[in-house]
This record gives sequence, C-alpha cells and structure tokens, in this order.
Amino acid sequence: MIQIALADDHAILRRGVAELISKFEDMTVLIEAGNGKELIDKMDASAIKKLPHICILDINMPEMNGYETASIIHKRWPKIKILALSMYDTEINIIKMLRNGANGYVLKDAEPEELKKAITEIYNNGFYHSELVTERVLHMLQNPKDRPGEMLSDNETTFLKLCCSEKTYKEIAEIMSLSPRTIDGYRENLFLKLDITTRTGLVMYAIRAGLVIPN
Amino acid sequence: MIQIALADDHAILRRGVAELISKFEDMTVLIEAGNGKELIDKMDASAIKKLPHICILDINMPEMNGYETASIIHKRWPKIKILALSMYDTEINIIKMLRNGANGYVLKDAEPEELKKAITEIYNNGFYHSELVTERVLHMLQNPKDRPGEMLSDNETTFLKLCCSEKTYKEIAEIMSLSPRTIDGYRENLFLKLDITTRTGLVMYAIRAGLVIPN
DNA sequence: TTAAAATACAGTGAAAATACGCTAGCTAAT
DNA sequence: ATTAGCTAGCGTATTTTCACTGTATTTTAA
Repeated sequence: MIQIALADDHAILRRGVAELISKFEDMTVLIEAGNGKELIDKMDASAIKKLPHICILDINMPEMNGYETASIIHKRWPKIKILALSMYDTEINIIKMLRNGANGYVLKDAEPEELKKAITEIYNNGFYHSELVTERVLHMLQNPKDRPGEMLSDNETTFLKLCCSEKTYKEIAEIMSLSPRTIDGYRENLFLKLDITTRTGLVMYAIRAGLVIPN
Repeated sequence: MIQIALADDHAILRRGVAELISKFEDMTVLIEAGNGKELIDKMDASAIKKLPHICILDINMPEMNGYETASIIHKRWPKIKILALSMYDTEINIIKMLRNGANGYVLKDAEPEELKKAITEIYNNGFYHSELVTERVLHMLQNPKDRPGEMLSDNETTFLKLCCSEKTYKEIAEIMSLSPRTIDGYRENLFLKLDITTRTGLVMYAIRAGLVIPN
C-alpha cells in the first residue's frame, strides 16, 4: 500500500485528488496540508513509522511554496519521493522542481490515469518522466551552463517577487538595501535570461513560475 | 437526485471534484467538460431530458471562460442553475459572475462541505450566498467606486487583456484601432475604478479577475 | 596563478508610462 | 433643452523604465 501525502492550498482540489487517489488500488492518502509548512509540521509531528512514501506538492502555495517544500523534504527525509503537481508546464518550473528534489512532474491538466501511473512508477522506479520532461530538459539538468531557464539567484528571486507590486525599481532598491543601478542590473540579467523586454513580462513570468500568488 | 455538469480545464481537479460530488448523497455528475464551449456543445448534443440541474463553472478556462459560459447557459436554458467555482475572491469576479447569471459562488479554497451545501441550497432555493458573497456585495454597494454602473466595458476588458503582454500602449491602440490617447483614457479610468497606479497593477488585477490565463 | 565568471555599481539618453487639462458627440433623465 | 454621464479624442509635462557603455571587486575555475 503506497502511502501518500498531499499539499495544496485549494481544499476542494486537494480533497478531490485525495478521493481520486484512494480509489486507485494500493494507494492511500496519509496526510493532507494546505501549504508546505503545514505538511512539514505534520510530518515532524507524526510518528516516524507513519511517514508517507510519496509527497505530492503543488507549486503555488501560500506560506511555503513547492520549491522550498521539495528542497526541505528532500534534505530532511531523503527516502521520501516527491511528485510535483502544477498548473503550468514552463521549462523553468519543471527544472526548478526537479533540481529541488522532485522525482516527477504532472500537470493539473493531465488525466487521472497519468497521476496514477506517475505515483506507481515513482514508487517502483524512483522517478516518473513523461514526454513533458523531455531529454532536453533532463540534459539541461546535468549541464549547468547554457540553459535558457538559468537558475535565479536569491536576490533575483526577491527582486522578481517585488516586481509584482506597484513599486518602482527605486523603491525596490531601497527595500533590498541596494543601489538602484544594481537593481537595474538584475532587471537586465533577467531580461536576457528569460527573453523578456518589459516589466510586464517579468510579472507574468513570476506568476507562471509560482513565485507569487496573485491574491 | 441532483444532476450536475462540471466545466474546468484541469482534468485532475475536475475528476477529483466529480468524485467528491458523487460521494455526496443525492448528487451525480452528468457531464464533464474542459471548457465552456465543450460544455455547451455537450449540452446541445445531449437529449433534452438529460440536461443537468446545476452547472458548476470554473472562471479561468481556455476557449470560453466562466463569464461567457454562464451568460450563454443562463440565456439558453434559464432553468439551469449556475455555481461559480473560482480560485480568487475578488469582488469584481464575484459580481461579474453573478451578473452573468450565476446563482452562487464558491472558492476552491473552501471545504468540500461548503460545496455540498452550495449545491443543495441552489437546488432547493435557487441560490447560495455565503458570508463571502454577502460581505463583498455589501462592501461593493457602499463603495461608490465599485458600483455596478462602473463595471468594465468591453473595450476596457479587451484593453486589460492586452495589457498582460509586452505590448506598449501605442501598440495596443493600433491593435484596437483607437487613438493612443483613448487607450490612455481607459488606463486612467481603470486606475481610478480599481485603485491602481501602475501597469503592473493592471496586470495583477487582470490575472486575479481571470481575464487571462498566465500560460 | 591567471582567466573567467559573477556581483555591485555608475552615467547618459531614449522610450514608455503616468498625470493633467481640454474639447466634442451622444444619450438618458426630469 | 439642459443638466449629467459616458465615450472618444488631442496636447503637454513629468516620472519611470529600458538600453548602452563602462568600472571595480570578489569568486570560481582552469
């Protein structure tokens, strides 16, 4: 019996997926949580013998998003497998989740059958790679250089989050205690890396990447 | 037995919700669709006696979004009740769905119990108004700036959608075959109505309102 | 130990976004 | 028929954003 933990902020979706999973043979949902932090807290609290085999994580979550959650779980409980369940299929999202320790990636658009398959394969083989995760993406994971979805530095990520507000770059510079010119550098770098030319592009990217929840 | 139709582009969520609903007593899912157009096509195709009592609609959908779908269903089959199922609780979303014929509004964050309650009440009384809706609607009625008379016009909506791209206002003006100054007027109006001061604000708003799917 | 990156910072100028003031046509309201 | 409101339009000024050319320091890698 495969034990599963679920983290997603949308209760109806989460409960629905839980129902779906418990209908699959040999699978059961052990833990449910509304965000990454809650999941980790529950795993901390639960007895060691009751840990799940697989954690299914949404990327966009309040409090603690999927990336951070995956990273922490991967470090703290290396044996637990992680399956990312996301709305978007942008390369950067996939790569970022896989780099943070995810063993598979399924879209919310997918058919339930694919979810079942992903869970089974991760449990049996340790990973699940659909056509979505192409060889190209896997190759990128190994070659740290020359990938379009270059990993973002902490400062760049912070900057990107702050871009999704009505602050000017000058104000962002003050908040981050940096010179406006440095911020300008971040902007330019991101434009290059992400093939973007406007702040609007940055905002759209940040939302797709799950860095901010538009609420 | 309450017959239900479901429209949502995320298959896993949709199947999950369908499972959830079929677990509720006296409820069954008759039709499932990936977007509004598909739902309407299926309802057109299905025999008249097999129409659902209630349509549950997501707002953010490709092809045809929740607003348009609600409006069409409401006109074509006035007896069928509509329940909006949305990610966001912005006033404008709620009001817009209600204006387009929805009889209730539930968030994806909500507990499954609320969904059940909403379906039951809509079936029995014709509507479901949670504290969420009443509160928001009341707030709206008090705030002169979001009065129903100041809903967005078609042109403003089109403009708002185009804002979520890397186009300049000048380019948007060309696309819409209007003078750049007219576009400027739309922008200014929206800033006033929505209490916004930058294009970034417009983009964030448009996404929350489900006008664009960030893909 | 050099070379090559990554990081932080600087000035300038052009383009885009934002803020106002103003005109005019249409319609609805009493 | 006139007040009020909404839509569409023009002009101008300021602020913000974007693009380009740089420099100095630190880290990383060969």
